[in-house]
Amino acid sequence: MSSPVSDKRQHIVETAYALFKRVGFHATGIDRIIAEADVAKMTMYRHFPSKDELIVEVLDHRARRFEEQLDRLARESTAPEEKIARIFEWHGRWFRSPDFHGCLFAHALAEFGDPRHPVFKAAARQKNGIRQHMQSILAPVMTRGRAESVAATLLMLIEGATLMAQMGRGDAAIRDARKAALDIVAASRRPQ
Amino acid sequence: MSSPVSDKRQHIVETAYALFKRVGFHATGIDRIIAEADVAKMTMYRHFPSKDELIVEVLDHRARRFEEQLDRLARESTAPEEKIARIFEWHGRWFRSPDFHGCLFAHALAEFGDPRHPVFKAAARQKNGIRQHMQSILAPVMTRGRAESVAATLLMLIEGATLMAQMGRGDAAIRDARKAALDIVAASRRPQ
DNA sequence: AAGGGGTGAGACAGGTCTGTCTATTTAGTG
DNA sequence: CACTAAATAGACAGACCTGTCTCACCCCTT
Repeated sequence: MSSPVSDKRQHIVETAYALFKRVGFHATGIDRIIAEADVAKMTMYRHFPSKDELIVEVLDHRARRFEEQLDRLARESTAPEEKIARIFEWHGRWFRSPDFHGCLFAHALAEFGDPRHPVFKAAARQKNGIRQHMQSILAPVMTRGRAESVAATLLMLIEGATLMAQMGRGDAAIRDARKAALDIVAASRRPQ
Repeated sequence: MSSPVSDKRQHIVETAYALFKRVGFHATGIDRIIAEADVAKMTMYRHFPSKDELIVEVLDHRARRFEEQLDRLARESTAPEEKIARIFEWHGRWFRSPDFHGCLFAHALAEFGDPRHPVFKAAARQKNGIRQHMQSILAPVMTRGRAESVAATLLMLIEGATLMAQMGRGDAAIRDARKAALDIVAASRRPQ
C-alpha cells in the first residue's frame, strides 16, 4: 500500500505546480491551491510551513523530473551531437504541448528577483543543472574551456527559444536554435 | 513652461517602472507606487484607469526608449556585423549596471501568461520590435529567409544572455553570446 | 475496544489589494 | 480677482491574502 501521507503531499505539489504554471506564483492563492487539490488548509500547512517553501518544493520536484528526462534522452544516443540534437527536439515537442506556458523556473526568477530568496536559488539551481548536463555531454570532444562556453551558449539558445515559444513562435524558434546549436558544436569539436 | 499634467503622469510612470523592475508587477501595490511617487491616489487613477493600463503604459514607454537606444547604436556604425556587435556590447554594459534586474518585458510575459492580456501583448510587441530591428540590419547582406532566421537566433541569444545575467553570469554570457552571434552572421553572409 | 495520527471544514485574525468617493486645497488663466 | 481644472488627504468598500486555531471525524494499529 502507498502511504496516505506522501500521497496527499505529492498531490498538493502537483496541483500547485499546475496552478503556478498556468496562473503564476503571486497570482495563485493558497485558498485556490487547497480548493483544487481538495484538501484542508491545515493539511497543506502541516506538510509545508509556508507558501514559499511549497514553491521551492514544486520547483525542486519539477527539476528532478526534468533531469530524469535529460538522462533518458542521453541514454538514447552516444555521439554528443546527437545528444544535443535530441535535447533541442525534446524542447520542440514540449513547446507544441497544449498546456505549454513557458519555463516555470524562468518565471520564478522573474517573480522572485532577490538572489538570496530560496525560490530564486531553487530556480537558479535548475538552470545550472542543465548547463552542467550539457557541459558533461560536450566534455569528451572539446577542451574544458570550450565545453563551458558552448554549454552556456546552448543554454542561452534554449532559454531564448522557450521565450519565443511562449509568444507562439515555438516551431520556428526551435528549428533555428537547433541549427545554431549544432553549428556551434561542430565548429568547436576537437576531431578524434 | 512644461505642462504640470504630463509631469505628474510621467513621474508616475517612471516611479512605477522602478518598482516593477525591482519588486515585480503583482508584488507592487498601488499604494506603494503613489507613496513613492508622492501623489494622491486619485491623481493616479485620473491618468490611468487601472493598474493593468499603467503597466502597459510603463512597458510601452520603456520599449520606446529601448528602440531609441537601438537606433542610436545603429547610427554609430555601418557594417551589419559591427551593428550587431554593438547591440551585444550594449547589453553587456546593461548587465553590469548596478540596478540590473533582468528584462522587464520577459518578466511581464512571465507574470501575465495569457496571450490575450494587454500586458502580454505589450511585452510581445517589444520583443518583435527587436527582432525586426535586427532583421533589417541583416537584410542587406543575406536573403530574406536567412535574415529572418538569423535575427530570431540572435534574439534568442540575447534573451538567454539576459537570463544568465540575472543569475550573476552576465560577463561570461554576453561574451559567449556575442561570439556565437558573430559566427552565425558570418556564416550566413552573402558576399558582395 | 481503545488510542492516536492524519484529515476535514471552516471560523478567524490581521493585513493588503484595487478601486471609488468626498471634501478641501492648490495653481494656472482670462 | 474670479473661474476652472488638477491635485491633495484620507476614509471607505469589498475582496483577497497568508497563516493559525478549534473541533469533529475517520481509519489504522495495537
